[in-house]
Amino acid sequence: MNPTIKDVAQKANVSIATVSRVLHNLGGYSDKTKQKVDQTIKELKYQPNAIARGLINKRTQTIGVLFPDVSSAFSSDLLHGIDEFVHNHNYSVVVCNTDQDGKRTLKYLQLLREKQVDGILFSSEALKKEYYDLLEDMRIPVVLISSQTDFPNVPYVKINDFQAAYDAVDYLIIKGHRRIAMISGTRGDPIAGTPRIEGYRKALEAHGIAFNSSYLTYGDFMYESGSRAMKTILQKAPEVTAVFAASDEMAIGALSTAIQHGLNVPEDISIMGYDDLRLARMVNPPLTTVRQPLHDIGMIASEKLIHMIESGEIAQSQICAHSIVERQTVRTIT
Amino acid sequence: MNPTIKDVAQKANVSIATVSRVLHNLGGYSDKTKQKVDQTIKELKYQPNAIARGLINKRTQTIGVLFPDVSSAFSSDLLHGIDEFVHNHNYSVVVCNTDQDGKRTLKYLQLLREKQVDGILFSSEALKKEYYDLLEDMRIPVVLISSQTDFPNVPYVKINDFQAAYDAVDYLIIKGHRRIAMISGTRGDPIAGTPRIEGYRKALEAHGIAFNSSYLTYGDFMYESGSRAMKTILQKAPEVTAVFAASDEMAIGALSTAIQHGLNVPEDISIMGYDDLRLARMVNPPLTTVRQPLHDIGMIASEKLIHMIESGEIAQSQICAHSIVERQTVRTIT
DNA sequence: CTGAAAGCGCTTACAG
DNA sequence: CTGAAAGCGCTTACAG
Repeated sequence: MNPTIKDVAQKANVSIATVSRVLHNLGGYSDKTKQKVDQTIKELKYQPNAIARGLINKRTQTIGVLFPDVSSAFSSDLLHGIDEFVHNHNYSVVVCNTDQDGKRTLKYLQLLREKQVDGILFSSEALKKEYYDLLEDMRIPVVLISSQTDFPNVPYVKINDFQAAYDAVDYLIIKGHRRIAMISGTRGDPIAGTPRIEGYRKALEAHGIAFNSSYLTYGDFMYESGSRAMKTILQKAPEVTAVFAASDEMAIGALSTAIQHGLNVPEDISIMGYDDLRLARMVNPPLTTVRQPLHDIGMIASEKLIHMIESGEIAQSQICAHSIVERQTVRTIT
Repeated sequence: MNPTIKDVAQKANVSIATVSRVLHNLGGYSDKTKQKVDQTIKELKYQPNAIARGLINKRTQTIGVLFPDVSSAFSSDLLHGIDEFVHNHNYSVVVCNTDQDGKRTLKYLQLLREKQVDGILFSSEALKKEYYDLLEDMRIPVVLISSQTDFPNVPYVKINDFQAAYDAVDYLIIKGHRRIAMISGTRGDPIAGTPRIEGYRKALEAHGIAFNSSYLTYGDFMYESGSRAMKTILQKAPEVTAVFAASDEMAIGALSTAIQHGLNVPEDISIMGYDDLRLARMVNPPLTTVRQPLHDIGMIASEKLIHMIESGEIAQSQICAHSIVERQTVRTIT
C-alpha cells in the first residue's frame, strides 16, 4: 500500500504529530527534525491522504458543478473557466450532467452531499424550491451561473439578458432593419427565454416598430430547432430582413437553413446570434452575435463560491458586461 | 451539522453497527429494528458520509479524467459519454484540464492520488514514462482514450488512426481526386499525427499516386491552424483538388479560408475532416468527415476502467470502428 | 439478532 | 521542541 503518515513517523523516529506539523509548516520543531522528516517523505514518496484529511477538517477541497448538458459548447466554455480558477485555488471539480432532467438534478445534489463537496456551482437552470430546500439542508454555499433566483443567500453571475437582447435588436434596427424576426429559446424559460423576448419587444417599441407576433418563433436553444424555426420564418414571413436568435446554435441553424434555401447571408437576410461561442467564429460567414463572457463568468462564479466557502460570507451577485461582436452576418440597409 | 450515523443510532435506540447493517442491507436484524432505523433515517434526513466510508473502504467511487483541453468539442463529446456511464455505475468524475502542459499533468496526477480516486481516464496525450511511473506507484487502473502505449497493463480505446486516414484518402481518390493535400496535426505526434500521415501516404501509394511533400502541411488540430495551412496550400499548390485535414476543426478552418478566398466548396475544392464533431454538421456546407464515435469511446473506456477497478483484472484494449460520413464538402471528379 | 471495540489516516488540543 | 491521545464518521470482525 501507499505509505501513511505513520510509516514516515516510524522511519523518521518521530511522532505522527510532528510529521503532520512539518507537513503543514506549523512550526514547533527543530530544523533537524524538519530535515529528517522532509527527507523520509521523499524517500517514501509519501503523499497525504486527502480523504482522511477531509474527514477531520470537514473540507474536501472539492466543488460540484451541475450542467444541463456537459457536451454543449456553452457548458464547455464555462467549465474551462471554472476548472482554471478552481484548480489554481487548490480545489477540484466534480461534474454532473443533469440532462435538463429534474430527477437527476435532485439525485446529483444528494450525491454531492454524500461526497461532502464544499460548494456547488449550479448552471443554466432555474433553482426550483425543491433544490433550494435540499441545498439549505446541506448548508453549503451555492452560486448560480447564467441563472437567477429570489431565494436568499444564493448569488448568481450572469449577463443582463433583457439588456443584451435589447442591444442586439437595437443594433439591428440601427443597421436599418425594421422587419426583424426572433427565434426565442424554450417557451416560458424564466432566465434565457422571457427576458430576451422582452428585450426584443422593448427595442422594437423604442423605435416605434410594432410587434408582430408572427415574427416570434420558439426553439430550444439547439441547432436543429434554429433550423426548424428558420424554415417557418422563411415560409410565413419572407419579408423579414433580419433574424435575432437567442443562442448561437440556433442562429447557426438558421444560417444553414437560409443558405440551403439559396439565400445569401447577409445580402438577402441578416442573422444575429447570442452567446459568442467559439463556433460563432468558425461558421461561414462568421456570425455577428452578442457576447457572453462565459469563460470569465465561470471564473467569477468560482471565485465567489470559494470566497463563500472560505469566509462564510455571502457573495454579491454580479451582472457581467455583454458586448456586440460584429462579424459578417448582418448587413446595413440603406 | 448534518446528522451522523451516531445520531440515528441514538434516536433509534440501537447501535451504530446495526444502523450500518440496515443501511447496507446486510441482514442480521429483526424487521422491527429495520423499520425503526429506516424511519429515523428519514426523520433525520440522514445521508451517509462518503468520505468516512471512503477512508475505511479504500474506495472513493470517483474516477479522475485528464483532458488536454476541456473546452474543446472533442473533449466534451468524450466527457458526455464518460459522465453518462460513470454516474450510472455509481461513480463520480473529477475533471482536470492539463492544457497540454506536462507539468500540469504530473501535478494533477499527484492531486488525483491524494484524493484517492479509484481509477484514471487519460485522454489524447501520449503516456510519458514519467506519468507511467507515477501511475505504477499509485497502483490504480488507468485507461487511455484516443491514445496508445506499449507500457504493460494500460489498455486504450481508440480508433485505428492509420486506417481511418487511409480510408478517408482512399475515399477522396475514388471520388476522382489525385492532387490531394493533407493538413496534419502536430508534427511528430505519435498518436494523432504520424499514423494519419502514414494512412495518407499509403492510400496515395496504393493508387499509384506519387507523394508530393509540398502537399503536406502541419497544424495543431485547432481551427486557426487549419486556416493558416489552407492559405499556404492555396498559395503554393493551387492545383490541389481536395484537402484532407486531421481534425474537423482544421478542416473547418480550411473551409472558411477557401470560402473567403472566393472558392466554392466542393465545386472548386473538396475538403474532408476527421472526428465528426457536432460542429461538422453545423457548418456550411456540412462537412464530409471520418467519424470517431467519441461518445461511445468515452463510455467504453469508462466501462473498462470500472471493470478493472472492481475486478482487479486488466481490460483488453479496444479499437473502435470509424466510418466515413458523407456530407457536402467533397465532389466527384469525372 | 445485536453491540462493543478496533481501526481507516489524518489533525489538533493538551501536557510536558 | 515533541508525543500520547482523542476524535472525524464510518465498517467489520468478534463475541454473545
